[in-house]
Amino acid sequence: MPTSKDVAEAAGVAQSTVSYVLSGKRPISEKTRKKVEAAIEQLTYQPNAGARALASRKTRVIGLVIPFIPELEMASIMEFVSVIASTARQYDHDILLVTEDEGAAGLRRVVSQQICDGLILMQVEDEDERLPVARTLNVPVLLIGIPRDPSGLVCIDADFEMAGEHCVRDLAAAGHSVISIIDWQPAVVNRHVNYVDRFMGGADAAASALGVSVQHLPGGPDQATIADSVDKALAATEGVPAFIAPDRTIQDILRRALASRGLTPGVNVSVIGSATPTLADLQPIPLSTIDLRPAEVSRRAVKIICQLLEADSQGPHESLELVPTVITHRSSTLRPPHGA
Amino acid sequence: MPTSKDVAEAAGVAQSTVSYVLSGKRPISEKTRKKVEAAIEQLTYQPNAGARALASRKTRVIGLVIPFIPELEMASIMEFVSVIASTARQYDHDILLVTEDEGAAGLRRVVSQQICDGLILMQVEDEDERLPVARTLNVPVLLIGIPRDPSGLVCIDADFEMAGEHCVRDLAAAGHSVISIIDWQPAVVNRHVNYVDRFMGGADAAASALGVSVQHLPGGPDQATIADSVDKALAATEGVPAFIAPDRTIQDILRRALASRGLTPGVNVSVIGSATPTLADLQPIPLSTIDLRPAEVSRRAVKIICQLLEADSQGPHESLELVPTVITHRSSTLRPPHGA
DNA sequence: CACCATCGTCGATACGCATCGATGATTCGC
DNA sequence: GCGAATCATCGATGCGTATCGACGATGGTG
Repeated sequence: MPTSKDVAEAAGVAQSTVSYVLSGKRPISEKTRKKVEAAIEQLTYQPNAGARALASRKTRVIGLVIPFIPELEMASIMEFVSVIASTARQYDHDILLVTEDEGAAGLRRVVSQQICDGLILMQVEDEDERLPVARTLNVPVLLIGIPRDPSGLVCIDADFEMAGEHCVRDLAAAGHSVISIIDWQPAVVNRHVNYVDRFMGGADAAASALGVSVQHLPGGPDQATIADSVDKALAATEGVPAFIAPDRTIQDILRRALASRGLTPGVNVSVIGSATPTLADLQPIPLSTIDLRPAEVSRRAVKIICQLLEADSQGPHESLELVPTVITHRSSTLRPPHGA
Repeated sequence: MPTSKDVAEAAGVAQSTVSYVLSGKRPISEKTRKKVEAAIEQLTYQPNAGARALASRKTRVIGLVIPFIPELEMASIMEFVSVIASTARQYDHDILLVTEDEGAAGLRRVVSQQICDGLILMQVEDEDERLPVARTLNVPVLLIGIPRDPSGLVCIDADFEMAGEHCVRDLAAAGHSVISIIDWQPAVVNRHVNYVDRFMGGADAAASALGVSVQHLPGGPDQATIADSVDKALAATEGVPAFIAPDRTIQDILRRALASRGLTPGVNVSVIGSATPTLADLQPIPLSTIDLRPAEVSRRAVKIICQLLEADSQGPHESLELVPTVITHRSSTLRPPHGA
């Protein structure tokens, strides 16, 4: 493995000059720069990360704390991970996986050992045990999700309130006066992630503003419960029933429950689910969706933390960013009476 | 951040003594060890990863190269990732994410910069573009999957051949004489991952040994094709039809196709799919499965590469490990005539 | 033409740890 | 009870980079 000293010798300059060529922190003449760059090329020199970290006190690595909860939709988590990793590379950073099973101690470890310059925490709960630790770490921490008390923390999340509002608003516009929301499955609700409340709050607000009624029904834990929820919804509805099912993991079950009752989405029932555009189109009946935009949330998360790293900020920053959600009509919802 | 020098001062010993207490590479008296450990505790000392890497030439980080291919079942990839990360921690290592979009250059980067001591490549294809690079890297590389030419490489994978054999053998034992295998979806087949061939090979071998016939049918790209495959299978079958569907992403579609033709798994049709036990039980009709044991593959993968790292092996190792698959009868297959 | 900025480069040092050789303190054998 | 072997610890050095102060060269000014 060549070192910057080797490069310096090959180019006939001092090691420090090589370093300055690379960092651009001091002016270098065109001639010298060319020589150095040629030597770098020829030796296929790559700076040693350990030495760089030791000298600069920056590792250019971000720790990503991932939840591995069977009930969550792992495919969706994976989308976060994927986009976070690619985006980090665009900012010339790498991603280190920090597993949840190490608990809060894991955060302290990777920071104290200076393996990471900062952290991204996914799937933050209302009273997350990682937060007290996160607040005391002297590195930037970015939360995906919003805890009950976000003071002193930097958070980003999809705008679930907007999502709830839009779902109700659009179903109301399509002529539905009673709208049934199938809750997230109990495993999610019991985790106390407040996006559930935010979504429901938005839906309720929109409902009372528009004079329609919304009922909340349990989303599990089993198929019988969901089937029961559907029956309750139908009993409480006059006219064409409407369902909102923001939890992806139960959409299949809902679909089957409706089918077995003779209900066809887009014909005699409206259904809004949550999915990425690609997945939505793959459904037997293309699903009208509320897109919670995991990719966009991920991109912004990385951007924010990289800015914090850049700024080398000491003071306890605090911010909260909500990513607008997008509602898309496909074939599973009734069309509004007039084209709007 | 305290350093080992701070610890040494607090304990009244030399810095090198602290280092030896930590590594155990030289004998230390009980008394001194106690003092040092107390100082470590009190200062909450954690060794600096950069300095450690620089001095020892070991980062204790393993690069994990993940595919982000929409067609793959991301939930299953996530299971690999999760288990790999946890297992790595058991060996006191961390996992760095290397995204596929950096291509083979990414591998070279993390190794030349000495961010990683070794690599795990997931989802290895027959003629994987990463292999030529992998062979020239002077660090241990572990492949999950088997390329066409595994010479000079260390590979591990589920025993797909055994999986194919077992599926056919068990369906034959249940009395089926014609067995239809729905292929992986074209996106997977076109990637030229040879587990498809290995699975089919095992199935064919078992079929000819047992005197039953096996037909292969396309698994996509769309629902119409799969429905068509089902019809072809039914047309070619006398008696109770039997399906093997190793690709998880198409199982839903298959289930619907069968249902709409009046076929109920376990009653008048047999279906073997691929899923973890938990998921299989969640199906409307608990699915008989072939478990490809991603968790076990992951654990062994980490174990192998950690052993290679330990050994600090220079010579081009080469090995190939197959993890036995497990077939489990639930309710979607007919029972064999006699209780076995 | 002497003087002073500015520019470009160099040498030296620090970062925190692992490791090697050396040294003082013990213990053992005879 | 003296040399040899063993044990526990120390001091010094190197790992490869970033960065600071210094210094020679260059160019502009009066």
